[in-house]
Amino acid sequence: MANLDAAFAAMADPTRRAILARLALGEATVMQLAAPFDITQPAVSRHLKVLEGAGLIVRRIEGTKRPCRLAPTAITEIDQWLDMLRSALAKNYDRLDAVLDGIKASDERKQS
Amino acid sequence: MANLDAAFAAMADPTRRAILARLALGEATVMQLAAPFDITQPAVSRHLKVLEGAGLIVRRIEGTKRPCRLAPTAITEIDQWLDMLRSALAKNYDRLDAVLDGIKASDERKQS
DNA sequence: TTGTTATATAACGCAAACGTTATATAACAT
DNA sequence: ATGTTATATAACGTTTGCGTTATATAACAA
Repeated sequence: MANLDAAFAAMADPTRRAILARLALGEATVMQLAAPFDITQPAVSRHLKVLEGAGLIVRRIEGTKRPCRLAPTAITEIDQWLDMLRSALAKNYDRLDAVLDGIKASDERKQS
Repeated sequence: MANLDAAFAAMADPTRRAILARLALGEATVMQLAAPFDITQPAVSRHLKVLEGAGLIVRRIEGTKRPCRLAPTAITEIDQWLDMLRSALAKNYDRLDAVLDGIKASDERKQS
């Protein structure tokens, strides 16, 4: 899963996460995305390239503007990966529950 | 959310994801984790440090061994963040559905 | 005690990431 | 045509990340 490398790496940067958060509100152009940040336009352009490369956003061409929006596919892939960890953790919790149930049961035996 | 930086960055490395996958099967020592990989033990130790720093794993001390396992809270923070994107994308799909419904409705009107 | 096993840390090199400034391109307005 | 706006790309420096080897620590076994 080579693309998970790109997807997670893309999300690791706080500026890029902020860009994604902004795009969660709806489509935006490069300039609109750049405005809140204290970095230059080329820097934002490169962040967008990274996000696009990771499959997290898509862009269309509209005259001289390149409006961006969230792409669904990358997050799906991330979710699939995380599902493995989720189920493993759930299993551990189940085991812990079983242990606690055992303790509880033995306590009850002592009580009675 | 400074820790999201660490969490996503930790997951961005394929070796570290493989380690997490291995730990999903259950606790393992450093040597056990290192075995499948073609990298040295110090390299694995540092990957583990990164994973621990990101809150993705925990370690206990058992004699000279340091068995690792998945941290229970690990992915909750990540999930919370992703929820924002998920809901944004869901909203977009809803909008798309609405558009398609509109087209369908207008088609039906034409048909009749 | 002495050697071995399990792990961590230090020191170093190289490649990748992120920022900057300067410049290119291409659409739009005049 | 000419200037302006929106964006991309190139070139460069600095920081960070991942690997290595060499060495430290600390438990265990003899």
